Amino acid sequence: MQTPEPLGGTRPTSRDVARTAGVSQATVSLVLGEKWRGRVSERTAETVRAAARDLGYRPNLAARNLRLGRTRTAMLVVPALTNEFFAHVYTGAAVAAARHGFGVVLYPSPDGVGPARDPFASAQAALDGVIASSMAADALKAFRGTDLPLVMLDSDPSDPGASAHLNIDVADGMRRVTEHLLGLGHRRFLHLASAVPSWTFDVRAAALADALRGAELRTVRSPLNVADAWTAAHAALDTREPRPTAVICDDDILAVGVLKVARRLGLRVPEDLSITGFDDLALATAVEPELTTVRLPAEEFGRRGMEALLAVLAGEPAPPVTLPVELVRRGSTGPAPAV
Amino acid sequence: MQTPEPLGGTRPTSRDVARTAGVSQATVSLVLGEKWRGRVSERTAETVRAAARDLGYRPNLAARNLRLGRTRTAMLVVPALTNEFFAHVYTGAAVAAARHGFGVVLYPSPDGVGPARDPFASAQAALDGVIASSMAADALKAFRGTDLPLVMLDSDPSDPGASAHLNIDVADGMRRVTEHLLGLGHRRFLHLASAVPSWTFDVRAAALADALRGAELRTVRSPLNVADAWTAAHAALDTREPRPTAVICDDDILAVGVLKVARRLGLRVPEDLSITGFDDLALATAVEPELTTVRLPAEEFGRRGMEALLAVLAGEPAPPVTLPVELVRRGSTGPAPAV
DNA sequence: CGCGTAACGTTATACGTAAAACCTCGGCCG
DNA sequence: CGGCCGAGGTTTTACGTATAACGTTACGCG
Repeated sequence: MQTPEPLGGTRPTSRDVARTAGVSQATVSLVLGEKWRGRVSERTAETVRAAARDLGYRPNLAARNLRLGRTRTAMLVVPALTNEFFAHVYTGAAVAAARHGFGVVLYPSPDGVGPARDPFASAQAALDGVIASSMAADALKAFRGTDLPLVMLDSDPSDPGASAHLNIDVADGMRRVTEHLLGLGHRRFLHLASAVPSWTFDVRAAALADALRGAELRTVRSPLNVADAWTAAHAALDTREPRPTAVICDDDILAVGVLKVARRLGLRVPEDLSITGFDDLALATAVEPELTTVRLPAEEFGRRGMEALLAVLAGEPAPPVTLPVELVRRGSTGPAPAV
Repeated sequence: MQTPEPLGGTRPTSRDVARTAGVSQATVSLVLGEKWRGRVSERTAETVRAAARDLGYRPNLAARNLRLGRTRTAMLVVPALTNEFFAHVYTGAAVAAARHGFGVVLYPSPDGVGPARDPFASAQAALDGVIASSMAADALKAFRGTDLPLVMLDSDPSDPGASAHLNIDVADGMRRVTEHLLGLGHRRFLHLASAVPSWTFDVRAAALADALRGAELRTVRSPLNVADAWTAAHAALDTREPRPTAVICDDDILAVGVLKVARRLGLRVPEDLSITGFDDLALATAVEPELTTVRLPAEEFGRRGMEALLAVLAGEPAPPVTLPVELVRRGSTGPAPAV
């Protein structure tokens, strides 16, 4: 009434709130920052809050970030959200972040689509830290030289470049898969491996080779998409040599590719061929038969990654962690055919 | 050598660059802002660039945002990234954004998980605008009262609350589906509709009812996940009354649920039952038979949404747009059984 | 009475950047 | 020869916030 409120496009600032509340800007900051215990009377505080409410005041985040020198924002670097696994990782990270008043931004299109030459230029948000999957190795180079705290997912724990390490026990996953298949009588295996270079896939291959000593094992590499998996699997299975009786895939997506190939070749699953995957995506239960797979705790992965980053930012220690996996037995595996 | 460079955790500022280059801070800003045509000599410019490179200078985004009053950041509000459709929407938006030096942040967990009471508090990045799916209606309320530019996806074009509207021609999709199925001889239909309230689903239902005048149509609503779809479809199909011969689903996820139910009930697809979906997700080609579905241009949806927002921000007009769809015929539809 | 001190605020400052306004010095033209 | 102009910078200011440092009462207490 007496004070002409700022109209139009200009948003009210803390100074505007101060003016209408009849106090200084500092007091507004104190009250709204919940830092006023014993510094401001309850009466004044209420006046300030009312004024802020009336004006529809929203603190300017850019100004706050500048003042505080931190942004409460973390960047998540993953290959692609269209891979359901990473969508879950993101969700876990975002929820954990929100619980602590943090936000999560994604590395701009690390899967090669689009320019994103300078990650800092595209993601305009300044960052407090980074959580990165080792599957996005090229994107990671952008953060070398930065002194940002870096939590590595699925990366060699002995790598000293990271502030913290978080892994999933995929070696154990491979051991359980082989144990399961060996118990069913299988002796000739095909490993359909990911062509994406990453520590986690190296570990899987090594664990598999180790667990399958004495059995027959071939390996084929393929990108993580159905079409390429199809081609790779087709080449490996359509042979006159004694065929593998079980295909172990690094990923459910690959496994579905194999399933389709098997159908095309007239092989029944699991009677003629057993198939296993990794991740336990929605795909795994959509197909028929449903996939036996190693369930990875994707959402927890994201959550713990964020928690590790928060710990680092708080100066607390963040010891390396390895999350357990679970073997989910479904219809795609069965007794080895008696050749 | 003579100037002790700032060491430790402190990042170099434009003033540090100025000092080592022997110029004023303003000059640094001019050169690095590419605004120096005719204002700074090429020799000086090179000196500045060299100094910036040596010091590893990175502009402070928070300061820049504060100064410029904009952040080159948009927020995307969608139900959940774990729905592949929205992962594609995000990708499209992010790529288009990056091309224009923009970043995209996601609304913090609008699917109900986590707190995220105040979207501004969690997403610390200040925003220039919002792109929102009508499927996240509750989250949208947070932006009422804000004068942020708002691009609505899949929302009633007559809604005046938005700065721009972008839709997908799902009515045409429904018409093509029914045309296809009627052509195959089907006369008894079941519509498995989404329980999520959204304009896009209202449009589909209306278009379907309109196209099926004279034929028999039942409707069942279900949340967009496989488990619930399973239950809903089971109840609708396990009946002694004359069974529908075709199930039209609002979504591939629902369609896969129906496919599993059919198998459970001993119905062959498509001999006994035809099934159609919407979206054309990876799921659609993973299952056997592959799904006949209406392909929605998800990535383009995100891209155009971002472009519309950019237009609004530039003060240009952003007329409402409706994107075309495509019917993809696959194995899940076939001639109606002769009852 | 005098002084510490608690209660309640205010004033002043800094964060790092972009850009408007200003300065200086030759050269050129009328 | 005086004034104007443009090239090539510099000085200064503002963005909105958080907080350290600083006042000003009033009151309790030795």
